[in-house]
Amino acid sequence: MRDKELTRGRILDAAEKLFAQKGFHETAMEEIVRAAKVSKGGVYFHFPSKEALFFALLDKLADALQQEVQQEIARRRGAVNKIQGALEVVLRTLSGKRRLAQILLRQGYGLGPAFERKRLEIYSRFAQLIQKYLDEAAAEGSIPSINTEITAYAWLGAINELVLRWIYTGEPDPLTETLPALLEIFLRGIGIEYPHKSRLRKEPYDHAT
Amino acid sequence: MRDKELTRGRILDAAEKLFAQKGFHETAMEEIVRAAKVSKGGVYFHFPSKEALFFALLDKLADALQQEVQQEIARRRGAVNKIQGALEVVLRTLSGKRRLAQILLRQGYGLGPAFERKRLEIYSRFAQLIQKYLDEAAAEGSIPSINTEITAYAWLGAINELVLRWIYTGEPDPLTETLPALLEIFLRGIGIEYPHKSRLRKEPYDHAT
Amino acid sequence: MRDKELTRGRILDAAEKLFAQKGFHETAMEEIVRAAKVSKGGVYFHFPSKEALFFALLDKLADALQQEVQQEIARRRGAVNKIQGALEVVLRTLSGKRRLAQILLRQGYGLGPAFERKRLEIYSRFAQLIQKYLDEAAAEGSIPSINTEITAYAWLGAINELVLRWIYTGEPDPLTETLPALLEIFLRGIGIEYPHKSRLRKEPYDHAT
Amino acid sequence: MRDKELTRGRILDAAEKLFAQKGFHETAMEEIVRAAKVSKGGVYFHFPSKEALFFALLDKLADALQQEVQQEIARRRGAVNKIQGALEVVLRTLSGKRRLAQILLRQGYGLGPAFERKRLEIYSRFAQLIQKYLDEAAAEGSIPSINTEITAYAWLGAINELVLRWIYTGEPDPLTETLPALLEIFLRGIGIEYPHKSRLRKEPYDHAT
DNA sequence: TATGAATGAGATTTCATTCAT
DNA sequence: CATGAATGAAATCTCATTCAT
Repeated sequence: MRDKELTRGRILDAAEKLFAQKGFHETAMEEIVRAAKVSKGGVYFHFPSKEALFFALLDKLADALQQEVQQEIARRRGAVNKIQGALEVVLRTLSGKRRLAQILLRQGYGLGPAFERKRLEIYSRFAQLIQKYLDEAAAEGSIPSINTEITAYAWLGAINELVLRWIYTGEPDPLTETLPALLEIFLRGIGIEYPHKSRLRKEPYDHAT
Repeated sequence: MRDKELTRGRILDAAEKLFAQKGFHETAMEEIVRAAKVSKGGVYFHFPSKEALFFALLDKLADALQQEVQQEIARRRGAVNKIQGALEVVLRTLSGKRRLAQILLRQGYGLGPAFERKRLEIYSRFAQLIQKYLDEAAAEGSIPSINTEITAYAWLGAINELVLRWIYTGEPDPLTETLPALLEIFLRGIGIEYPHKSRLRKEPYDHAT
Repeated sequence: MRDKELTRGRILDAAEKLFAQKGFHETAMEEIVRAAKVSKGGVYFHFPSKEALFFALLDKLADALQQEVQQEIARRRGAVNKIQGALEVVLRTLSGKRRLAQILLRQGYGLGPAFERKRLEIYSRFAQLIQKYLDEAAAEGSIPSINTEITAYAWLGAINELVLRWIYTGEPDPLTETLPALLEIFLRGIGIEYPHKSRLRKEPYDHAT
Repeated sequence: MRDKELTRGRILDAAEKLFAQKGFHETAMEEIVRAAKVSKGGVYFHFPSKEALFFALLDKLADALQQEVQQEIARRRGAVNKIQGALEVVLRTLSGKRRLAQILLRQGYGLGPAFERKRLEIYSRFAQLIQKYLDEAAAEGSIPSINTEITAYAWLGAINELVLRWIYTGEPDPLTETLPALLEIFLRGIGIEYPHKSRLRKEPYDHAT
């Protein structure tokens, strides 16, 4: 039982590294087997197929990111503040774990219907997270009434693109440098003037109403 | 000499259809050969490899879209107006040519480093187009001074994600329905109230009313 | 684990037969696969490429011949006697194993640089064997001091050509009929009268009698 | 007519260069076409197939070599002297025209029955040349009665092997350094003591009988 | 004569998956 | 649970040759 989990972990680690480096199709099971120091049969004992292994990895990584984001959100008060925190966490985490970014953002596009469903599912999770807080903010009156679904996906896409760019070009370095500009666009986009240097408030904004 | 250009065109057409339908790896050269009614050698005479064929196709489609966008931009006056026109054209065109969208946006992500470089290159072209007009608008004073590069990529990413979503889920139908919401976010994000001048919220979010 | 060595052997056997019959390029991997009753992947599991398979076969055959020659040499006493034994064994063995001859002598000439390097390597092994005994004989004083390296290669070439001729024309039948004439030329070439001690011509050709 | 010959010559030259460098199978018609600055159809107008082109080249080169050898032979008097001259010419010529050597000696082994027939034919021509003078010498009594056919092929093979070795290893440099040792073995092999430094005679040996 | 686009059979190689041990 | 030899379908690519222009 213990060993089983260890082997499984080694396989996932090897797969993470290789898929991130070379993509799904360019990575052969043989390589994962070698890197994980497991036998072919071993991998197939833990994962019924290469695709299943990939999906398991995707889930694992998405879960980890989502959990970090939710923890940060829980720590903050006020919808907009939560949004800002979430964005910070996402960029900081992806910035620190390039491989995570590579797999979560790059993979699963042109790989066939099953992959696309998976990607859709994962992105939906995050989009709904965003949308939920946008809806809350709208309900509070903190922001004007907007199409929060489209906004959520637009934000996701914007982050995606900028992180992707960072992965390839290494710019900006560090990735978190995009944070102020991105926040500015995002928040102003939903009708909130982004606080400038001088007046960054630590306190949540939603208390006194 | 049979008609070289004609054959080349037939191959590109077949490739466009098949790559859009099934993706790069899922499409066998054999199928393209069959669909284009060319011999295998014929395809390899025109394109040295499957990858090269794919890239040529990508370029062709990107060129076509870019040209349409630029024509629209040329027709309009004023930076903001041009931006609006460009966005309209992109959404309208992708909406009408689902295959174009599928190939330009979906393919070339998880297909390995070479593909990603290509995608990056193409997206850069569009990003620079956007950035140029944003910079002009900023110079005109139509918009506040912002990080136009990040904004350009953010917009591109947002469009990408929404079109992708439309490709998968078919929503919203038609795709152009996203236009008002997207424009609103985009323009407001750069400090332009859209579309109603009256509702501009000047106050920051922390007004404590 | 099925029996690895057994499969490898079957592949080498099939390859030997086919390469000997039809040559390297004329033999398709498909045919070897069929003849060896192995799957295509099976062959590639054991040999990374067709070329590698061919080289492995060459080594195997050369090793076998070299071993036979060395055993015969070990059995005999006296440098000249050893040389005679070696020549006999080579001709007798090649005569009996036409396939061995075909592969060892015929293949690997016009097949490109890599093949020729391999052939050179194998021939060097045999040349060194010959040279070693020639040097010994010279040290013993059994033969005059000559360029033993050139002699060794000359002998190898002579044998090569005669065996090649035999392979093509079937003459002389049996191949071993060349033995006396060849020995005569070889030994006389290094100053040893063969086989009749009486007829040694000491005088140079310019005696002017 | 004039142009025809010119084109044909350009093709043969290009083929000579490429076949010598890379071998028959590794050289594509495409490359010859490029190197000769002719069209594909042009090559096929002059030579019905790749094989035919190769054979034509072989013949051309063999003829040239044979002619040089025969001229030298005609210049000399006395069978043994002629032999020495022939050997000198062959080594000198091949030494100067490495490509000629590469094609004439290396090619046409493992390339299938048709190629082997051709090689056999060419080698026969030279073997018969040698044999003829050996027979004459034997008839004259200059050499003991030996198997002149086997001797001729043995010599051919010896030369072949040494030139081949020179082609790959570059040793000995120049190739003609092998001449004395080779002559010594050859002549002694047929019962003629090879003249040492001191008493090299310029005059033919056969006058005074 | 010459051109070069097109042919198409066929070659080598890959690789996810299976299964006897 | 694990191993790794073996499978075999399928993929990409090559290249001598042809033939409409």
